Amino acid sequence: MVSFQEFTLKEDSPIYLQIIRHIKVGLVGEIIKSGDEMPSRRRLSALLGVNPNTIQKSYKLLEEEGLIASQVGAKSFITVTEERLIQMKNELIQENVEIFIDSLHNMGLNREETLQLVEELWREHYET
Amino acid sequence: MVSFQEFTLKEDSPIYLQIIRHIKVGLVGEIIKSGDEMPSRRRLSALLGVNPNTIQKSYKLLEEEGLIASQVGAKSFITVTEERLIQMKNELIQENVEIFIDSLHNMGLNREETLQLVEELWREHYET
Amino acid sequence: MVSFQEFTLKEDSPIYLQIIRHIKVGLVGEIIKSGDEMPSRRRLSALLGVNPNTIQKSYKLLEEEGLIASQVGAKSFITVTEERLIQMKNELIQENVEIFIDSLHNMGLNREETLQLVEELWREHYET
Amino acid sequence: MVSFQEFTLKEDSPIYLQIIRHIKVGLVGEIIKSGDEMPSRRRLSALLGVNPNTIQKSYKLLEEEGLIASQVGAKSFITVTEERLIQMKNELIQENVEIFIDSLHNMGLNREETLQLVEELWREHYET
DNA sequence: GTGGTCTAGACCACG
DNA sequence: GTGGTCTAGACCACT
Repeated sequence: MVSFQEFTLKEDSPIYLQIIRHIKVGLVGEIIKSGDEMPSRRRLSALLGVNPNTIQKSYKLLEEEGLIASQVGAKSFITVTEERLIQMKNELIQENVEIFIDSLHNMGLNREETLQLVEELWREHYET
Repeated sequence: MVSFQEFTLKEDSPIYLQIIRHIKVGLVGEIIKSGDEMPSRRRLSALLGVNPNTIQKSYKLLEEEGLIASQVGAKSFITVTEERLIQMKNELIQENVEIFIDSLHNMGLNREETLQLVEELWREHYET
Repeated sequence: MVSFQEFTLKEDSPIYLQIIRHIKVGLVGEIIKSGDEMPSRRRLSALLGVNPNTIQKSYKLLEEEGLIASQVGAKSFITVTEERLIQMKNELIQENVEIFIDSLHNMGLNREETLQLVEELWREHYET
Repeated sequence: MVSFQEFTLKEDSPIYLQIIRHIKVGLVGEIIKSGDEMPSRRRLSALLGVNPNTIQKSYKLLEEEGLIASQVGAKSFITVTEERLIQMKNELIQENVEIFIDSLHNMGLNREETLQLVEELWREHYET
């Protein structure tokens, strides 16, 4: 079952896009795999405290992108090819890093300071 | 005069919030300082190609947050305390670095890979 | 036994309402009479290729309207008063003829053209 | 300006489809013509007592069908070719008459009775 | 004021 | 229980 345990809503971005992003990030990080079961619209709706319709919109778009398969009355499942996965990984990483360095550059940091900040926080978060 | 030279519009976030964010980022990066003059609403509108109403909304919210003050002659000036600046810096770093490394960590990259990517793209964007 | 021989599903109207309507139309046209036996829910479900729950909903509403009564053995029978029948007839004619001539009138047809069209298509559908 | 004066909401059909139908019927009946101005979403919303979003859905579909043209901040106008109009007329009339005679046939009326009913009500409604 | 989008709640048909 | 649709209200960007 695809988990939304570590998912929290941010501001300034539509909820349905945040959900789509969570799935894509999970796929790229191989936490989510092809064949995994998606939570039902209602379940996820209750879990996130978001309207079922918003969830529905995410799922519908994911289906149009070919990342999940749905059938009425049945569960929804992840369906992704290896090829698509690699493509998504490149897209997501590229997008993330560019937005990130752009922000810090605008905040007046230089390359060294940025690298140091990343290293520091990474150790703090994931290596303690 | 507060500059919008390096400002570009993104998607998925309201324009008026992007403008507010640009000011905050500039303040944190000390490119913008207390006392600096804001461009007039109509000037900024023309410069960014954005509707004056949208600009007006940004200025109004910035005023409500106490980050700019309008004076006679319709000129607006930046006004920020040292305390507020530190608070903003923490908020922005939270929003940027932590979300960023969290994303890449979730996508399965380790610290070394992340640092390498940041270094690479930084050089590519800002040192060529 | 109430027949669903000439019943076909249309779009843009809930199935359970179409079923109820079919009963009412049959009653008004005296093809269905008080005392007639309704097919069992599961039989009708199979016959129309419609989910049992949807059939159940129709029967429940028909019961609430007092048009069918369930007896022991799970058999349901039509039960309608002469008064109710006249009322229903008026309702249905209102719904059909008036809306129909109103539509064609609005589309710019006159009486003669309308009558000719009805005659033509009637012959084509039911007399060939 | 396209009028909704004689428009009233019926049941059992989505509101947005009823609105689309009203436009098409008006076009076919030449009450509405190419170049006519549509009421704004808000105006029509208030007039019909329906949510603006529902109106928006109708307008969007009409635009996708090429029957109206919209621009942000500007009015919406009818745009229809003579060819499209003739096609629509045939579709609408065919659809109307078939549903109508089907209903009355199911109500047990024969051709003569149906024609008589149409004639009677037509005279009553439009020739008195 | 205009059109467009996002989120929300209720309902429908299905297994 | 499942997925899908319709209606509703608030918000955004633009003239």
